[in-house]
Formats: sequence, structure tokens, C-alpha cells
Amino acid sequence: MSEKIAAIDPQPTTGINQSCLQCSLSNLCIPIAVNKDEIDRLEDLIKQGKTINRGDHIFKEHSPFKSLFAVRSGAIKTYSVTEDGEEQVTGFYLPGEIIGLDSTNTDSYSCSAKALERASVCEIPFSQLETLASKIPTLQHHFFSLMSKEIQGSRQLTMLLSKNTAEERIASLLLSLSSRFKLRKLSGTSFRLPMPRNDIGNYLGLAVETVSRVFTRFQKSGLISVQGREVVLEDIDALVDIVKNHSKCINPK
Amino acid sequence: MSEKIAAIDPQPTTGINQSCLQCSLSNLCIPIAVNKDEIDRLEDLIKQGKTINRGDHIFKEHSPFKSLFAVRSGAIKTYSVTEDGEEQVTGFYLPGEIIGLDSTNTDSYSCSAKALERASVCEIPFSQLETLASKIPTLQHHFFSLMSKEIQGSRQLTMLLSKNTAEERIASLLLSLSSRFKLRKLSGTSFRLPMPRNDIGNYLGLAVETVSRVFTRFQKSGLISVQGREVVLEDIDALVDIVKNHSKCINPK
DNA sequence: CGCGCAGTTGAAAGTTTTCAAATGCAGTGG
DNA sequence: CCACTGCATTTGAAAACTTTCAACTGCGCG
Repeated sequence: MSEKIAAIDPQPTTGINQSCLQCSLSNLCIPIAVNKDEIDRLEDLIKQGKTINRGDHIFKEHSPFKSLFAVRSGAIKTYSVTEDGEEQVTGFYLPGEIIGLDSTNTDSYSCSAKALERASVCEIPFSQLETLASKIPTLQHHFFSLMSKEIQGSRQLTMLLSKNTAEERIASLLLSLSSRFKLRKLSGTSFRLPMPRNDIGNYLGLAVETVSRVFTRFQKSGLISVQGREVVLEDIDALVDIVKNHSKCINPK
Repeated sequence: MSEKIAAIDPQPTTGINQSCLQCSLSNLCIPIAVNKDEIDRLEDLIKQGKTINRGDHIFKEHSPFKSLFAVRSGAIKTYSVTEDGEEQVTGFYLPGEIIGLDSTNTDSYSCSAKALERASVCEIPFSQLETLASKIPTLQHHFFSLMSKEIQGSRQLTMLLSKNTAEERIASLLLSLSSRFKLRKLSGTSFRLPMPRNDIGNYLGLAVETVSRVFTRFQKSGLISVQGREVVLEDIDALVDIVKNHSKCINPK
């Protein structure tokens, strides 16, 4: 899905934007045009509006895999526990994004999903979705698409971690959040981080202290303003440059 | 697919193992049991045995996405070029593994695929595959599965890069290759690395020199023997320990 | 036989982590 | 309404790991 952190472009929704599903976010998570009957079947399938409190789990790693979940509001983090018992954050999910796609090949969830703040989600039972998908080609296509995007997102994160400095990683995360907020018609320059520094560091492969130092540095350089979780991106272009100008472009000829 | 480097377990093939496809590797890449008619349709679909020379491309990033490819022999690397013009290796693919799953949501390939050594691949036109998948539920399920596995693999790589030292990353890669060779009934303890140190470093987010030093260190400790690309894993348990004992387990109570 | 690329090795430089400690902020109970 | 406790965040300084730069060795191919 969309912790495609390294991608600056606002990940345009793939499909057609004419869905008639009731949920106002469906154009983000299931933007397919289908006929009345199919819509009904989809709506029957999806259980809308389950509410989750901050810190509560939507599902836990190793528990039986049954459903995907679409985030309606709030923010979710996914994580798994490594062999040596450490938590590893694998993604942050915002409204319109879908959780669980990495577990469709196993009987159990390959990670846990926990609410970073009060949230609500739609449940999509997977086996029924598969059945429906084989009857509605565009739906099948859409889910191949979503999974493919999830792979690409993960690849980009991998690249970010493998080659980029702390500043580049954090600039990337900020830009990713920014563009994802914009997709929801929210401000892309001023928002509240749904997650603590700790999770940011964990996700980006950095020590908390490093995250904090980079925020401070960015603030001192006038790139952003931070007040706890509140962030204002003061100079997006500069942030983009940080991500792009990996090597400082001092190469003429 | 399978650069699920951090996973020590030999990633069991998900499906049923009764495929009657002619290709001897089909139990690795498309292990589904289908009826005669469906097999015929699958075989019509798949163009077998395209040969690629070392250094040749199977497809290039940004070129139109049409097909997935299953590796029959040889080894393939996938990579993409970052904004600053650097190459980033995103995966190594061995026989029985499938390339291109990360591109199914776009019109063009999201990475390039190049042969590390003389190789042969089967081409699987994607749009036809989708059509067939909507008629054969197990096939649809299998491809959801493959993609999900690809996501998990990428996640594991991400974790490896985000939290592990150079030694842990390389031990992981060696174990991953080992288990994947074993899947093909080859030796899991003695094999030839299909890729140069350079690509290993690139893939694992390490400088070539670091890769070299770690190999040397491992050899001095008696964990492995290396002679250029030839590797013998002398003490697999110790390698596993290196990957697992991230934190050295000196924590009683 | 020599060129050139792949791999190895050493030493210095740079980032990030780790350890320690201080500060801020929030919810709880008095 | 304030003090208190606990967690999140920030900061400083030293330690650790990896990279970078340089130089050398080895091997394959023309």
C-alpha cells in the first residue's frame, strides 16, 4: 500500500474514479466502476465502521488471517516482532489505505496492526473478496494493482534505508505523509504526526535520538517547524532537494 | 518472490504439488493442480525457454509492462535507477522464481531485469494471465499468494537493512541463497555466488569493501570458505546464530 | 603478455548509535 | 488547581561501525 515513503509523487489512484460505494473514501481504496448489482455485493461484503481505540490491535501477528482492513479514519501502524524480540514497524497507514495485503499467502497475519490514535476501519473478508474478484475482473485487477503497489512501496523503503542518510530518510517520510494528507484534501504542509518519534526511528532504521536531532536540525535550517507532533513544512522544495540530491550535484561536465 | 533474505526457513511452496505442467520447475513457480483443459490453456499462455546471455536485459525499467517471467535456469538481478542516477539492486532471482510482480499496477516495468549469467526464462503475458486467473480460482489465489510473498520478502529485507549489521546482512544473504538452492535439490552448503561483490553490496546497502571484509572475517572465523565466487558454508548454525543473536542474548532474568 | 575489471586490504574520516541525563508534557490523584 | 509519576523528546559526549580513499593483487580475455 502506501508507506511508499520514498515516492514524492502523490501516488495517483490507479483505477477509474466513479465508484458508487457509499463510503466517501472508496475512491481511494476501491476506486472501481462496477454495476449496481456488483456494488451491492461489495457492500454486503464489507463491514464498515469498526472503531478502534488508540493502542488497540486490529489484528495480531500469527493470528488467523481472515480479512483485509481499509482505514477510514485515524492512523494505524503495522509491525512485527523479530526473532530477537525487537519490534519492527513495517508501515504507517492513513485513511483510504489498505492493511493486510502482505498476509494473503498465509493462514495467519504476518504482522500486527495497532491504532496510533482512535481510528475506524472497514473489514473486508478475504476469501469472499477472492470469490467476488474472480467474478469481477476489474476488482481482481485492482487488487493485483494494490499488491503490486505495496511491493513497490516496500522496495522504495528498502532503497531509502540502504542508501540514504538520516536526513534523507526523514525528509522522505515527511514528504510521503504530506502527499498522502493532500490526497485526502488535507493540508500537505501543516499536519500532526500520528506516531511518536520512537516509531519513526524504528520504521526508518534510526535511533530515536537521531530522529530528534534531525528534526532539530531541519528546524534550525528553516525547513520545517516542529512542536511535538505538530509539523509545518516551511520549505518543501528544499526537502525534495535533500531527498534527490543524494550526491550533492557538484558534478559538471 | 524470494529475496526474502532474512527468512531462514526454505519458503515452502504454498500450493498443492501436483501440477502437470511440462516444465520441471512448475512445482516451484506454478504449483497448482488443475484439470487437463486448464493445463492446456496455461501451457498455451506460457512461452517457454527464452535464452538470455549474461548481461542482457529481460526487460528494462519504464518499458511497457506486458509479461511476468519465470526463471528456468541461471540467475537474474533486478534493479532500478534512483533519481540521482545510482543503480539500486532490488532482488536476485533463481530458477523457479518469478520476476515482474512489482509492476502489475503500472503500464511499465518498475525495475530492470538483467541476467547475471546465461539464463533461460518463461514468459507469462500478464493480461492473459489475469483473464485465465479469473476463470481458475486456484490460479488467482496462487498469484495473490506470490505477490503477498513478494511483499513479505521485501519487508524482511527492509528489516534486515534497518536494524542489522554488515555481518548479519551477509549471513542472511548466504542463508537465503542456501535455502533456495536446496529447494532446487542443489547443495545448500556449497555453491557459486551468481553475482559479483558489487551487486551484493548494492543490494545489502553496504560498500563493496565492507562486503569483502566480512567475507574475509567469516572465513577467518571458520564460518565459511570463499574462493572468489565459490562459497562453502562450513558452519550454518553459527551463521544462523549471527542472524538471530542480533542482541547477544546476554540478558538473563 | 598486458590491460582491465573484480576483489582485497589498510588507514583516516564521517555518521549514527549508545549511554547518560535533563526537560517537557499529560493524565492521575489529592 | 496543583503536585506527582511516567513517558516522550531533546541534548551532549564518547564509542562503534561503515564508508571513503588509495593502493595492491589476482584472474580472465584479447
